[in-house]
Order: sequence, then structure tokens, then C-alpha cells
Amino acid sequence: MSLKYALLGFLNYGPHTGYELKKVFDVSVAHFWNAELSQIYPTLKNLESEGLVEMKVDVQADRPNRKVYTITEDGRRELLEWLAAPAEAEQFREPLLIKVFFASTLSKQELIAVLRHRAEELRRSVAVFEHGCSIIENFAEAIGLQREALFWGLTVDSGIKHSQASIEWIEGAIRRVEEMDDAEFGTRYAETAPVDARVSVDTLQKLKSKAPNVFALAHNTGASCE
Amino acid sequence: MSLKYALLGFLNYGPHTGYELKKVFDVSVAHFWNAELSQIYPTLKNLESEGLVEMKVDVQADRPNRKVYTITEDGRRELLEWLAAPAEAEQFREPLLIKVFFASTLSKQELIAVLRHRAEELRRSVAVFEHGCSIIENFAEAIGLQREALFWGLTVDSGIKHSQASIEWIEGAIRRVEEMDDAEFGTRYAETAPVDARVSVDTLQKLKSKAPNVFALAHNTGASCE
DNA sequence: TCCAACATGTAACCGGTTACATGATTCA
DNA sequence: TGAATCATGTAACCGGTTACATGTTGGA
Repeated sequence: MSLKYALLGFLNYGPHTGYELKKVFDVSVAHFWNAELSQIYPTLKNLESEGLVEMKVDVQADRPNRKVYTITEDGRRELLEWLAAPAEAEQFREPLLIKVFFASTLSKQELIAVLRHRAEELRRSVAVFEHGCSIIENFAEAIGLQREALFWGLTVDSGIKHSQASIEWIEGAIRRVEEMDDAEFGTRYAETAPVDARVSVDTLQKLKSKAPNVFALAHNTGASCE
Repeated sequence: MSLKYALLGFLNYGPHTGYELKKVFDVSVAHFWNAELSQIYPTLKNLESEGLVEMKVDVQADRPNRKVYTITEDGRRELLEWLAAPAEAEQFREPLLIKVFFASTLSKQELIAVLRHRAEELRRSVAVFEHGCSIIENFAEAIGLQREALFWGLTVDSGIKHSQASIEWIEGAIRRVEEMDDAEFGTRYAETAPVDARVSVDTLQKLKSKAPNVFALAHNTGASCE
């Protein structure tokens, strides 16, 4: 649902075509919100039918016609309302954590390799983001939106902070895993006694009745143990 | 695609029904991977048709019949392969960042309110996660998987670290925003000169040709400016 | 000559959520 | 009496990605 508002946000700067919006997306918000043309075009159409934007065909002789979208007063109002409302927390899904969760099935070296690989990726993306900062600043100045540069920079900051937090977590995890015995890995539960699902579900039931508040809130986002 | 492997992971501990898997999900991986029954049931069916699990109907007199799923050797092999392969980086989408990106449209107080609200949510989820740790440890012990507790704890840790990183970023953002002049906010671009989309797209073109490497990699995850 | 850029779209698919359907038992 | 638990599912929808379709112009 947020794509709608991201588009309104850019249209609030000035009229754009779908094609232009995609380009602007790619250098400005792509690090936390990607969008494909095939999604942008129909979304613009919806915005139009809701009366939040207006479209004017710009007939061109030598190139394909352009559909230029302009935000309406209704659109401005709706954008502002959304911006001021509390942000929904997007659900966080991280495949790496599934691997760590079931890591005792792996060998110690395999787990460490997986962790190192992800850390490398994250380090690379931090480097990219650091370049991204200066690009965003140049861009903001070039188009006369210097005052936006601070806000844009904050979003890049957020990305860097998250990546760094992940890297630090991975480094800590590797240290802990390295301290472990090789024997703790490579378990195949078929060989040991398999877990009895009924027992574990019963156990959950008991834990739940002891601390119901914890289970009630668990759906929010992430927190951790030391 | 990861749901499949998360299910295989639990089935590797021992046979479970779909209903049981949902319960186990909710207390163990829900903080980074939610799953609904309506998704679990068909996924189990697919796993069966792929030969990665086997199903046996457990006829019950007083209650509805249960379908108990057991992992096969093929399933174990596929799980192990996936666990050892590099993790795909899930795309990160954060509505709050869209709000910050377009924050100059808001008033200063509105922006700060939005930021504070999210920080509060995050603080609450950190508290929940801290409880979650002890629950996970109790659970692991109760079902005889003590050695798993460390890995499970690491995933909770990751959640805490992320939330804390977000909180710190928000606190920094609030400090920066508080230093700003009220006049920097509440811009309505219609009143000033709207941005010319063609100029901004041209500018992007030039920035791109100057630093093509940055744009090539930009799709990874997040990094930031100081 | 061939590819990239310009410019707009549709269709199929995919992972996931919400809502709905069924029907027994147990507990407050 | 009515809600919660047990237990399985289907259907509709939603946001998003990938692939496909079309056709021109300009540059390597």
C-alpha cells in the first residue's frame, strides 16, 4: 500500500511520467523500497481513478507519447494524512535466521561459511550506501531541493545502521559458534530420539499459561537475548 | 520459498501435523518468519508430492483425524543442501522511511511524533524479545533439545540488535530534526517552483555516468551516510 | 548491425494474508 | 450458552516480480 504514497510523494515535487518515476525511484528510495514499471503504471491509473492525480497526454512526434501525472489537491491532502499517521511496521523476514535456527543440522564449518558470506554481502552494501550519500546530496542540490537532502540522507543512514547491526550480530554469532564443540553439529534426529510433537505442544501450552503477555505481543518486530 | 525449508527443519526434529507446526512456529520463529495455517497446509501437500515428506492419517475417534507428516531421506538431503547454501537477502521495506524521505511536507512536530511512535513500538518489542529468550530456553530444555537453545537464542538476539539499531537511528534522527528550523517544514511544492522532472532525470543520467559502479550494486540491502 | 533508451502496458505467477466453511468436544 | 480448542481445508484477494508485447530513435 505504501507504493501509492511514495508515488504521491514524488508527484508532490512536480509532474512526472511513470517512466520518470521509475528512474527517480531507482536512485532515491530503491534501497528501502523497490518498484517495477509494471507496478507503477497500474498504480498511477488507480490514483487517477481515485482523483488523487491528474493525467495529461503529452503527444510527441519522434518518441512514444508520454502520460504526465500531476498531483491534485485531494492527493496532497491524502499524502499529508498518510505521512502524519503512525507507520505500520513491515514484517521482517530473514532467510539467514532460518538457517541459523536449524544450524545444528549443519556442520560447524558450513554454518560459519554461511554467516561469513552474508557478512561480506553486507559489507559491500555498506560501501555502496556510503557512495549513495554523496550522490543523493548532489542530486538534491542539482534539482533545487537542498532541504530534502537531510531527510534523504537519514534514510540512507538507516540502511547503513541496519547493515552494521547485522554485521556485528554475525561477527558475534561466529565467535560463539567457534567456541562450540564440533560434536554439537551435524545432528540427524532420526538417529537420536525424534522429538514428540505432542509433548512439545503440551510444553508450549504450559509456558503460555505461565507468561500469557509475552505471547500476546509477539507479533510486532524483533528483539533478542544476550 | 523459505517456508518450505522452515517446515522441513521442524519435521527433521520429528513428525508433526500442520496444526502442531503452526503452534511451534508461533513460539519459535514467528519473530522473523510468520506462517498461517492456510499457507502451511498446502505447502505440506507440495512437500509430499515432491517426496520430501510422507503423510500418515491418524484416525481419532473423539477428535478430527490428524495428518502426521514425517521427513524422508530426500527431505533431509534437500534441507541440508539449502541450509548450507548462501542465504538470499530478503528485500527490506520500511514504510517509516518513506515518511522520513518525504518529511519536509510534514510539520516538524508531526515528523517527531511519527518517529517517537515507532520508537515506542520498538522498545516494547525489545522487552517482549527479552522474555522470549527465557521461554525459548525453557522450551528447548523441556523437549530435550538443549543444544538448539544457543541457535534459537541467536535468532532472538538478531531481532533485539535490529530493534536497538532502529531505536538508535530514530533517536539520532529526532535530535537532528529538533535542531532544524520550523521553516524547513510544511513545504507545498505547488507554491514554490515545482521540480522539472526532465531536469532531474537528466541530472541522474550525468551522476550515473560519473559513478556507474554505485548504481550497478544498489539493489542489495541498506547502507547510510553520517 | 545491434543494442540501449524511450515509453507504455498486459499476463502469469508467487508468496502471503484474510475470510470463510465444517464440525466435534471441552470448559467457563 | 457460548467461546476456545482441535483439525483440516478452500477461495478471494493483495502486493510484488518476471516475462512478454510493441515500436521508434540514436549511438557504438
